[in-house]
Amino acid sequence: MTINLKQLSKLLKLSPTTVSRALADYPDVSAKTRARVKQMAIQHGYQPNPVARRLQKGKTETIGIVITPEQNYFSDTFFIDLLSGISNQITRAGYELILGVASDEEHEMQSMRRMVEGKRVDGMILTLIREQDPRVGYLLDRDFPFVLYGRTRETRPYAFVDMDGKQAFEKACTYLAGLGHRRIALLNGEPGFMFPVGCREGYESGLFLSGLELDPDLIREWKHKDPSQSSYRWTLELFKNDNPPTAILFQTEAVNGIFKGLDELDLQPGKDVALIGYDDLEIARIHRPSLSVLRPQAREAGQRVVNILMEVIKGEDPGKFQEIHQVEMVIRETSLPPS
Amino acid sequence: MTINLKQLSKLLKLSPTTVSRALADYPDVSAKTRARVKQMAIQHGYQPNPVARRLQKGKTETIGIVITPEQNYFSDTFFIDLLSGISNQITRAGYELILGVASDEEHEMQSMRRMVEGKRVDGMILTLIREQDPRVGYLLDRDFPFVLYGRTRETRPYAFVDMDGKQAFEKACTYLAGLGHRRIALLNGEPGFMFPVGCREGYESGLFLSGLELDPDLIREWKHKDPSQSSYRWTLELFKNDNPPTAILFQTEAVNGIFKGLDELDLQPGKDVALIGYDDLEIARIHRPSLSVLRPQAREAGQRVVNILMEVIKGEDPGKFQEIHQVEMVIRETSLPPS
DNA sequence: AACTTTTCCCAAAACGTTTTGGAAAAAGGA
DNA sequence: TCCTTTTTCCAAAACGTTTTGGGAAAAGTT
Repeated sequence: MTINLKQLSKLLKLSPTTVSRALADYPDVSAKTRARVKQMAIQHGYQPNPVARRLQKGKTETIGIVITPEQNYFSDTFFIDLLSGISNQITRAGYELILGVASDEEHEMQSMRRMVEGKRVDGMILTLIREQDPRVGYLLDRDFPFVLYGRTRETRPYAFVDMDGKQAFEKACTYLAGLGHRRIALLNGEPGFMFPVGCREGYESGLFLSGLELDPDLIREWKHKDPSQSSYRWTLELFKNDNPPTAILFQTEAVNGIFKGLDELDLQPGKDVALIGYDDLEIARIHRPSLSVLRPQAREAGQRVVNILMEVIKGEDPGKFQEIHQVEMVIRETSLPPS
Repeated sequence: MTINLKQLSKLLKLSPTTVSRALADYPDVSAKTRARVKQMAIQHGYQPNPVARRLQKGKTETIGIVITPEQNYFSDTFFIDLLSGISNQITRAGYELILGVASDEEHEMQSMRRMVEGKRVDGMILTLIREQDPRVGYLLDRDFPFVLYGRTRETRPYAFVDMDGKQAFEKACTYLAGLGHRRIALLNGEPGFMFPVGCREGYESGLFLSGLELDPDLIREWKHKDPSQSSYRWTLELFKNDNPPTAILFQTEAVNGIFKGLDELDLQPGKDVALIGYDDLEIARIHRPSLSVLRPQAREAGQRVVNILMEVIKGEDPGKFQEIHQVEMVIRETSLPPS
């Protein structure tokens, strides 16, 4: 069915060497034969066997990623967008993306070790990074190429692409304060992970810049396991406060519970309480009133992660690649001044 | 860092042949040397280079899958559970799972062709099957091993694992009828895909078995693009009917819109209207009242898909592997008799 | 003791590429 | 014309396995 290099070279009455070099655009093959070779290659649908090429080149041309269902990653389009950017860029480079699905932290590590120690990949992509993340130390220890989507607490230099959650929440906070809001609540991401740290910093910084006091009663960390219920309950509790908030910042994933809670309290989202979510999920656009959000560019970030990983694999210093991406704010219908 | 076969064999003062065969448990190496070889291999953490093995064996030891974000696949745990079953079983077989992410049908095909024609995989797994699915014809035409999760309209024999949506909806329908419901509505999956066909059949069959009339006004096909809104609107419309339903069957993904609609109509889910969803998503368990559901076993199905694919790759007749899995019904709080 | 069978091991080939290190032919320079 | 440089090609090696096809030594058989 499919032709290989030797057969193709026989057809052309050339050596396999020359054919291989012609296809790879080496200068030591004449323009004429190069053209002839390429034409014949296309005609017979020749594609070099990737396995053979990998063996010779000493590379797997493969990137690994491990995902965990527990982390409820797939709640909406955000992660699939990231994955889409990663996958497309990897394909463009002629590489492969291999996927591990781990049920918990232990299997996550195990799956990664199999890829790394089993020489199955040239580099790893890590997502949903924890504050203390053993994966990073593991990879640094054996000097294995990797790029984080996110950051962690680690002193040695490593490559990462992260969203500027701090700047995003600061922006949202000062925006709301600018509209006249004085009581702004925060429902933050799950503790243990790194990204809520930046959100919190941005929130505090935003309050400070706007001359507002920080009230611990208005802050809650969200336990991911039980999304709608806990954000729902928290919303109800929030308004038992003597001095309730007029605005809420939160992870968009929690939106259902918040809407439900507000509904129960007979508060109109947008009108009685301003809302800004982090992540532009589908529901944010669809809901009436539509939800104002902070929108990280997942696909672009995924592409950057891959491009950087390719550089690191080539031997570039990972410390050179530390990118923090801006997050844009999308004002829709839920970010009005207080009534 | 890592040792290879030649080095290991030198250490053992044996030929590479013998070491290789010892590790593969060939009978023509004595028990004593086999033990010695294995011990040394473990001691030095030897693992055969998978790329070299693949070249020699003429297999990629790799399975491909292509997912598409448009299809909103990742709305909850169902697909990730399926993927988890697939991934774990593939790992157990020592194989790799490579992932393509395609933005639409065209790229989906393109991504698959790259895997197949580029000799990057030994077999393909297909999910979210359409009624007319060009991928199936493509793979059948070139006799390439594959397994469907789902079914399609195709006369040639092929391997598949599918959920018995028909039986599931029939069961749900007769159950509701047994409780005394006489007006049962159906919000079915997106047209064009194969799985809603079975759901519809089961629904109709369930009505028939219970001696109920089919009323087209109670049936709607759900456009996936705009989930909460359209199911919300449909719910409102449904109860404008002179003779409104007392029960609804639907895809659990649409639950938010339905709850919202019922809430607006001052109808209590479970009490005033019985509800049974297809797929046991997290929200079904968490919601109060908790949602009765039909629960397909995604992880088990994923494992079966892989096991079958391995057989097909070995050369077994795909037509032998056509599995339809039962779907269990989980009765929670939303399936009471009519009030 | 001589022959046969079994046990245990190995050298060489093969998988399909790319890279290395020339070498022959053509072109340029004196 | 003779020497040097450039152009164009290729044979052989290499990547790290597994498989093939023996072959020598040990164990059985007569």
